[in-house]
Amino acid sequence: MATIDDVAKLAGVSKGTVSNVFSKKRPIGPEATKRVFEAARQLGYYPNHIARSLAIRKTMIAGLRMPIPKEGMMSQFEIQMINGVLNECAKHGFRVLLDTLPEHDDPNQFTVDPVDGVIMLNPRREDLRIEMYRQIGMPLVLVGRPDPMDPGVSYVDNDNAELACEVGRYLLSIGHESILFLNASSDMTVAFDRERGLAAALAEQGMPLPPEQVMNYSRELHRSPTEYGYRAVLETMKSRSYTAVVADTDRVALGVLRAARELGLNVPDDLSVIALSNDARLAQEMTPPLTCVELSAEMLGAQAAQILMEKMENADVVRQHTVRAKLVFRESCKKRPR
Amino acid sequence: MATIDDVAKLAGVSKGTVSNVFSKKRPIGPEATKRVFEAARQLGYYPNHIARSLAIRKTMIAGLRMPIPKEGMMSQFEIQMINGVLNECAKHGFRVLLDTLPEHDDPNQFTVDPVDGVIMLNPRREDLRIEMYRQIGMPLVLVGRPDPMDPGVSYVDNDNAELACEVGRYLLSIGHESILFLNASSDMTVAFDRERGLAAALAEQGMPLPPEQVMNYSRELHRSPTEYGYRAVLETMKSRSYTAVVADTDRVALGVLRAARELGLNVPDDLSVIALSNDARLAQEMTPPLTCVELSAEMLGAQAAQILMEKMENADVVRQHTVRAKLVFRESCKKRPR
DNA sequence: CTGAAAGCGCTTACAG
DNA sequence: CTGAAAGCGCTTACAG
Repeated sequence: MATIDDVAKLAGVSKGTVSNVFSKKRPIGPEATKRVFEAARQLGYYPNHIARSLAIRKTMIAGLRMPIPKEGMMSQFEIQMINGVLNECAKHGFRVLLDTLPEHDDPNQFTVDPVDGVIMLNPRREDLRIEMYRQIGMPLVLVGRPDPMDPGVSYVDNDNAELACEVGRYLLSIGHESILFLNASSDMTVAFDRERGLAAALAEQGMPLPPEQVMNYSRELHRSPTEYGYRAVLETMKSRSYTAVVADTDRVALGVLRAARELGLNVPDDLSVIALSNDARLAQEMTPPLTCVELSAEMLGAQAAQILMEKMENADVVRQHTVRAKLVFRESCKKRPR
Repeated sequence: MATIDDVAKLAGVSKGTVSNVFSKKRPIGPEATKRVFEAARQLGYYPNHIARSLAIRKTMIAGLRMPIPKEGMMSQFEIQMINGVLNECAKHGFRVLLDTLPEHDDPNQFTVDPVDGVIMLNPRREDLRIEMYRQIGMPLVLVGRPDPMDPGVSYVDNDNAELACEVGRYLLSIGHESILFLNASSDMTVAFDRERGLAAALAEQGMPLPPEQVMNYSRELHRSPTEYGYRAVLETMKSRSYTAVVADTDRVALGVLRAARELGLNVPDDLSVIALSNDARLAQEMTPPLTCVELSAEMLGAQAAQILMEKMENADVVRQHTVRAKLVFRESCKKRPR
């Protein structure tokens, strides 16, 4: 691979001159410019982005850390999210380094990536990575709020407590009082917020949300989100009978629907089901079409990217945006006769 | 930002030692190791990926060059494609640099990206970039065949001529002889191959494919693929009447359907429509559900990534894979009464 | 097991 | 307008 040295030699100029011909950072005479381009053409020389990045400490690349399912497709949420990030970054001339590798927060494994800033999905509780990015001065924007809250870190998020609360109110308003909540994994801050929100809705009616009405997904226990929904309903419905279930995602709801069928329960007549995410495709294809919550993933992604661009200009800015979620009524929930 | 020098100084060792503690390339005594980790922790030091890449000439990143629509969502094809690439790369510990920036083939703009190899979508005719990658010795795999064909470049692709031929045969078999083909942009090799394929099917029955029956998408002329399908049908149906239209994509077909409605044409009774791509969501939601061709984008992406991994091991390997496309029958095509 | 030094391929004050 | 040289933060023979 030809380097800047080879070109300089062949063109009879210094490396500095070659550098400036390509970067146009300072003017180079037409004679020299021509000789440089000609030499570069002859040698098949193209500037090395890595060497350049090391020297100028800038890559024009944004990092996107987001685990995706090993097998099977990304969810609609993930896709929309990526789309939002990609579009916003492209507008600013940025490319995106997609890091879907399993997360490690072993500090001795952490490395300073070839990016000018990073967007990180689903921070965990006490996520060590946040502190590491701070230490190296890497601009960071979370999708999902930090936990514990930190006035110094930027993020965009739905108001998960509020969203779950609305769902709770809705279910209560149509007569459901015994609700099973198939929540996300307990180490996710969304799980915590949503449980709190649902509890709040019940509290408004003077009702508790007992622990046995809330389950958490667990990668060890459940083979897949769908399996989680399926097993959870099958098992809990033995001992106790609920009239409504709030599923973490459409996929979980898919399992719930299957279990209901096996138990001879009609949805929505015997059981109302609602999901806290909206995979338009999945939700519409289900029988019945699933009532759920639109999280506006594309907006989340776009806003995260936009904030990141701001932070790269000025490291001091901190933005904490909330994107409003809204209920999408389809046919899986129904008023319960008293 | 703390560097390896700072750590070395604080730990009282040489940079080489620090380097080896982190990379484990050669054994370092337990004493020194402890001091190094402790110093690193104190300083908030994390190895710099860029500097490392420059030194070892390896990034563990794969480049994916793929233009995506500025506004609006990626198509199902693009999403599946990315998903395939991402999963396969992750398996090998690679991350992916998504380059969706507009393509330039000005050689003076080209740069050697921080990647160990690249997957490039939709190569153009005489695509200069192919030659540039060759010159710098960067492993390259195309999605879509090179044009002109080149026994030295690796690619995965559908057999577009074959696929269009099958579509042609199918349409002929159900009685359609006057077919309008809304092809892709004429500078894409797929457009060429597909036109050839459709012509071949007609030729089998001794029929020609006259130029006026084939149109090409053009970014300048058409505001969007859907608009393209809409205008094309509206305009051509004035002078000549076809009984079937082959649309480049589901989106184009969407426009065709709209135009047909406005012209008072019933699909499929008066007009059969088929698309050369399968966005499951779109296609199923259309009225009527669209008959189309499944290109297996995820497989294309996964295979491209796999071949790239091979090439990075051994630069000499060349693979040219064909992924079989297949017809998906829905309800937009119908036998034409003679 | 460890260190000193050259090297990866660029950029950029500094001097002319 | 151009060059010589130090520097970006790592790695890796070479020598001990």
